[in-house]
Amino acid sequence: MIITKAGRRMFPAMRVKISGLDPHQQYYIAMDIVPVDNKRYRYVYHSSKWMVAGNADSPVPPRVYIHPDSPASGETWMRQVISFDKLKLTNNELDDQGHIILHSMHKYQPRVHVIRKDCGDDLSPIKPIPSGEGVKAFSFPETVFTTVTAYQNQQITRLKIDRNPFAKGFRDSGRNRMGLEALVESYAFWRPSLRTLTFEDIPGIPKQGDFKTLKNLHSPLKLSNCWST
Amino acid sequence: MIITKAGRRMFPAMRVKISGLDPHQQYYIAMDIVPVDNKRYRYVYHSSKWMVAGNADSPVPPRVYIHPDSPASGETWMRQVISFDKLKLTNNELDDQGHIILHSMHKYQPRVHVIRKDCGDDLSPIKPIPSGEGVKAFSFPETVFTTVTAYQNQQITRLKIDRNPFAKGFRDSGRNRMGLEALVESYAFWRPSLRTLTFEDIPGIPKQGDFKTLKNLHSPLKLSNCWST
DNA sequence: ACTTTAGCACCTAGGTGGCAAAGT
DNA sequence: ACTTTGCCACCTAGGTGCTAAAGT
Repeated sequence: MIITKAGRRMFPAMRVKISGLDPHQQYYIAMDIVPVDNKRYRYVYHSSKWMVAGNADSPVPPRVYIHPDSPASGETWMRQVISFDKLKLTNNELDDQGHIILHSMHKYQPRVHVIRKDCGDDLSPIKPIPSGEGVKAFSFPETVFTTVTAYQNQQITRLKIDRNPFAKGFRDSGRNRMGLEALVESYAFWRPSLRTLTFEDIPGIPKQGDFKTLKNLHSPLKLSNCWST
Repeated sequence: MIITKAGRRMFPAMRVKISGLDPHQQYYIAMDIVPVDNKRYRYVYHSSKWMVAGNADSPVPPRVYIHPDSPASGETWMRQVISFDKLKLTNNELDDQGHIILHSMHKYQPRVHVIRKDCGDDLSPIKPIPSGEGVKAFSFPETVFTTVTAYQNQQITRLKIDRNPFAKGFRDSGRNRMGLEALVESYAFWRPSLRTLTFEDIPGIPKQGDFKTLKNLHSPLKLSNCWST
């Protein structure tokens, strides 16, 4: 994921569906993001792999994203897909916007927390999530990601551009078109169709680096991750 | 105020500051809009006045705008200016977006409600606001307005365009400029400066019809209206 | 004759990756 | 040598009054 000083959304956003709550009980739902290991990484271009590049940087202030619909009844939470699309990541350790602070070039995993109202009334974006009975945490292995300040890998860039509506300007039908490749493609029938293969390869690339898969997970637990499209 | 089928914001938005709450008590804050009288109005162009045009239309479903920061502690409410700028008005009696339903060509007045949490837990956009101890209502005479589907009065239109950032495209420096008046104004020094007086008159026009004044009211009560600019 | 609607051009507000420059 | 920053064009999303046409 890209992180910036001003704060950047995750894409795709974490989306989750809950069942098994008490419909009449009030709950907070929150997300935090924890390190996967104690390492710092670098991307090795020639092998297209993330490699360990030393130990993790010193810890950053822990932050919590409280879902903006909180608090709400179990009934309300269960009726909707719960989206974390407004959550923002930053690399600014002095951030005062309540964004989640992460180190660049580290591996992280988001966690979803379901917190019974009476256990969460002192919940705060800048305090760690309480633990104990009445608080449950969920995470999904396929949502592990690596933080960057600029994409390391053209395949990831391509996925972002193809899927994120806000990046439509960079799609092939956008302005890159009529830049260079567009001309090549427009006149492709004039030449051996070799170059286009480069693009047709992309759907099958091994997933790496940034987010790992886009497929649904139907969890046997109470939460299911709606990571899709 | 303009009302439409899809819903239209009020402009300027109602803004309010509260004091005297219990800092540690939780409150909801809500707004509803009630008829000023039982009449329907029409605008008489030659006299520049709203005149009674019969009795009010039959009542519409009552709606409540619950301030999106609700519920929050007294401390939180008192620390900020509370703005109702996301509230929307509609003339669609079958509205299912939770907007406030009003009749066109009627006079209305917004009311602000401060509701102690334990009295407001069954608050709903489509239910009337509960009454009793723990619920207080405030309203400000200068915020009475008349609903329309199209402005009746060039002075009101002008105020809206001048003050609302979203209407910048209609300002004199916008595209009307270079239309007609702009040319006149550009060459004003070529002619007797008679026409410009028409514009200089505007700041002093008697307020009428739509919203009545823009000045601050510093209420002796616990709420003060921040209607300004 | 008066009121309402639907589509429009023109804005605000803010989310994208690209890219050259700066930082380390 | 590698990483980060700041600014940019290009988008999405949605709030304005205008206008011609439709409704009543």
